[in-house]
Amino acid sequence: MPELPEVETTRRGIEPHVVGRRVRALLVHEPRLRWRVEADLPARVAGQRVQAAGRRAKYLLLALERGTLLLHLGMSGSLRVLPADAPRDRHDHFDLVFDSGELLRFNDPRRFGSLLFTSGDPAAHPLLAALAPEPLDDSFDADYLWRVTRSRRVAVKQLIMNSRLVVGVGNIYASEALFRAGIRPGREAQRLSRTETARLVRAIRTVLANAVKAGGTTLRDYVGADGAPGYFRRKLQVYERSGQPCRRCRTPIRRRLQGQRATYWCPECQK
DNA sequence: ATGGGCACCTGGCTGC
DNA sequence: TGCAGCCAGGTGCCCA
Repeated sequence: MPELPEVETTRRGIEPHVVGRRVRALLVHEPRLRWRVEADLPARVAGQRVQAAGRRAKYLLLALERGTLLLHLGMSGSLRVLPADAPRDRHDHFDLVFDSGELLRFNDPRRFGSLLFTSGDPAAHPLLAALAPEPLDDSFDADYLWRVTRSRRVAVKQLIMNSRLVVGVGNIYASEALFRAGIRPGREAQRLSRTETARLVRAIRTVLANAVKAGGTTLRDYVGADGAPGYFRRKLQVYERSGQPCRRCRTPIRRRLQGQRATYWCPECQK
């Protein structure tokens, strides 16, 4: 589900409720997530104060006094801040209970999400070490995208969804960014011109930033930390709009599968 | 090195 | 109404 804007929206939503709070308990109701939650994790984090709520790509990083919790929302996960006595329902898999009387609750029907812990530098964690630069940082620029697209024959849509090359862009925003850049999703990455890579970088940054401003995109189950949906859905230009008229030129939006994922584009606006 | 396909899991919707 | 089949905001891993 969640791509960078949804994870960032979640981060901003939880930050004021968790930073400075002490972990009273970690209650694991269902350890069978993407990776099994380690049995000794509750004992390791109990009593520690949260020092920061960060994000790297689609991972949330809760910095504790001794170590960092790495959370991933997978396809269907969400985190909410709730009163400590809020009743649990199906697919609520763990609670991080704070001394404030609130808790951070993870719900994830498909259980593709994860809860991991590292005592060292989180950036050196195997899952984070090889990630590409943050798309909203200055290091993600036209030069960078130009360089990594050379000698790559994959379709550009698949390339921008590869987290070793570009981070934070998932299935929705890949189609949206390519629409904004005027580039067809099936184009071979290495055949993009210099101008096109520059346009694509700008499009990715703009789409992600605008989606963050709107609180992300809610298609099905995504909610922010306060339970509110994201409002970027109404700004979607192509995603899940196949057959509907392009908002720019009225040509029907097309859909096809690319690497087993649905791709949407306007055959007129994108070349 | 690169890229393709599969796996992990549940639930909602479609069509017979 | 029931059920099979398909689809869904991700991504690590195995193989060619």
